[in-house]
Amino acid sequence: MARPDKHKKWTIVDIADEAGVSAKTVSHVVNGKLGVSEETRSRVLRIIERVGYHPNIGARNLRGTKANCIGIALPAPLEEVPLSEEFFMWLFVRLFRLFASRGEYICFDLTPHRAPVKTDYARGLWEKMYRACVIAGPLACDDSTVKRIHASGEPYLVFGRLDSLPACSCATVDYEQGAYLSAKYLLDRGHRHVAMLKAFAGYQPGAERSRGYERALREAGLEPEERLVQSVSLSRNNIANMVHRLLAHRDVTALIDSSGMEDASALRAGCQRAGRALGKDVEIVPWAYAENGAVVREACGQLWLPVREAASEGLEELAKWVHGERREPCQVVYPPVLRERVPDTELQKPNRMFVSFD
Amino acid sequence: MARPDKHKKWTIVDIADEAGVSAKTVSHVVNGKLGVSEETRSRVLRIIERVGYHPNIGARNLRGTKANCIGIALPAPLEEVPLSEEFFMWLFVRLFRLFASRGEYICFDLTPHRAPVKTDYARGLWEKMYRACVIAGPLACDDSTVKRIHASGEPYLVFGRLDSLPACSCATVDYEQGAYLSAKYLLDRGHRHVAMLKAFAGYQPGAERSRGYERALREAGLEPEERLVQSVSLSRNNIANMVHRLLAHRDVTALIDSSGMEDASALRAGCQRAGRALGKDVEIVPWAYAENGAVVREACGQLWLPVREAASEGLEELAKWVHGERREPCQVVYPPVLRERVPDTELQKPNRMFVSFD
DNA sequence: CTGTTAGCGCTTTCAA
DNA sequence: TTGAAAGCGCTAACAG
Repeated sequence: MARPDKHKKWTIVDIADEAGVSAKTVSHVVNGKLGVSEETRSRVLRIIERVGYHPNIGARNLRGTKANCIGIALPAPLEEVPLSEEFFMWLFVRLFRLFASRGEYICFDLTPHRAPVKTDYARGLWEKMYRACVIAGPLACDDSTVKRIHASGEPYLVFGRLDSLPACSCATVDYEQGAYLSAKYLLDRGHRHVAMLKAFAGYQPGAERSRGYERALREAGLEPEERLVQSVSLSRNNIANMVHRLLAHRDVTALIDSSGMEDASALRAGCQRAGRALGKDVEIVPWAYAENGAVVREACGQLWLPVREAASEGLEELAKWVHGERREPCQVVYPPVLRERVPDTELQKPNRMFVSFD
Repeated sequence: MARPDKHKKWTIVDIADEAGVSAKTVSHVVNGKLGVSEETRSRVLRIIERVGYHPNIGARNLRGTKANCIGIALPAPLEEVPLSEEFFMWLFVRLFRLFASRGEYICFDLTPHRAPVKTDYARGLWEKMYRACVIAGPLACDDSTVKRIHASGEPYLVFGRLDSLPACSCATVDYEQGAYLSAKYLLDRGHRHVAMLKAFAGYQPGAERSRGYERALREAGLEPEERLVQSVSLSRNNIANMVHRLLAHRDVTALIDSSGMEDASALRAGCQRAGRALGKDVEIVPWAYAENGAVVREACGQLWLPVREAASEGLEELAKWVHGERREPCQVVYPPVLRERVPDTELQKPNRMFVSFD
């Protein structure tokens, strides 16, 4: 009688021989399909357990069944868009709940890497490694990969939109609306020169910020000025520098912090260098990724981007798509929420989305 | 001439036909092998790029080449051993450096999940999904999976040891020595009744703690007392409770905190409830995962477990094994370091390994 | 330098 | 309820 054999590689045929049935029967047992007598099933299972048989996943996928692996793609390198540990773990836990508990692998890919053939962040989909793909992070404005994913018909979800692909399966926040609300709020308070710290230049969320900001200004009868919008990277030093530069214009009396950094110290440092007093001669509306995440106490208002909330809903829709309960891309776009001065008692430690380089 | 075709599935044979060469040639081009003329190579690559061809990874693996995927297994469920976000990200970054930059996928699996066939945390190895496997987290004392992994000859690395498998490929810290050093240090300071908060009951690191503690006591001519060792879970409340219970014994004048929680508030709460003053009528040696991670200021000494350091070296060895530069399991065991009262100026924010449930 | 061919282990028709 | 056999896309052995 065969023991758990370290040397023999057991295939489905070996199991079938051992059990005196055909490979098909074993296949059906392994995949929990009907049409096998209870007696045969238990006999086969006993052998499988005894010899420690597992189906070769490559062969299984090859033959046509969908892969059982959910891929996570990072369209922007981590050095450029440093997703925070908190967000990563948050994502992890959700993926585990929705997919891994069904036996699906969760797979990460780093792009780009060296290879004879050029590839992209959806490699796992093209190689039939993934059954579905979550694209975590902002898309570059000129991204073309997501279009090919969309056209492939495979389930996917992007944590962001793309102007050039309106049908994109997405779960995100309306950054344009966020910028619009922030600017309008400050304009309504009487400011005429509202500056903006703008993150994600070259990426879709950056473009959305610009659009929303300009729309609010035009509605107020003002012409957007280039000097009032500063692109920033996700770095404390850079933000302090850019705040300094923006506030060097003495006519600037209000600032939107859409840097995404949620970092009070960098903002304060920049103000101080410019000889300004935050909350006194400069009003500020910072953006936050948690409902009452305390960015700056001196803020006259705060914009909450319910990114996790949108992502959470989007992932659930993706799970339905993957598991056959829906057939179409999903579009989850949450509106941001502007709150006037949050009472100190309600302020919470920010649950950051990104980390700083420095 | 064919365009990037959304409908046609391109196989290696299609590419070969299109290029007027054989499949083998295409295969060699795709895999960067020698023996293809520059002209043929570029012609093939041009077609590949044009139609967006990618090799089917299942078929590739099936044919014998090793999978290009590194698996991360969590032998204990996250709800039981809550690895911290910091450690997770730390691991992530290292895996990316060592593997993903070579084009290897990083794959996570949750265990157990429902399936007709019972499986274990090394499923990805048995299914030939993984090329190698990192086992992140402590092993249960009765773990048998790792033995089968070891016997399979596939590269693997455990962040911990197993008494019953001395040859286990591991990267860890000598917890037994840690407990020994901690207990001896306190005994040498004159204490006769040294209590210990012990984490990971049922897991190898828990067993190691007990052994080291008992060895120190016996060396000092004392018999270990059961009432002086308390198993704790990774929960603040539980730790506070257990400290309270241990210090209720009025003869206990010293405490080893090998809970792994690095949580001063829980320790203080427990002391307070027992009517003791930490650092005055109770001396404490807490365990820390960062060299000068401040666990409790009142500590008379501190034990540093260089877990990340060991893991880092182990992962490098694993990478060598995977990439053919070594053939054997590796055994990286770092000794813990006991430091007497760390000057306040050197104390750092702890870089926690685990998070709390509560 | 290149072509032909035999499987890898599985699922899935088509038959019984 | 079960078996036999085809074939998924690829790589490697063998041939030229």
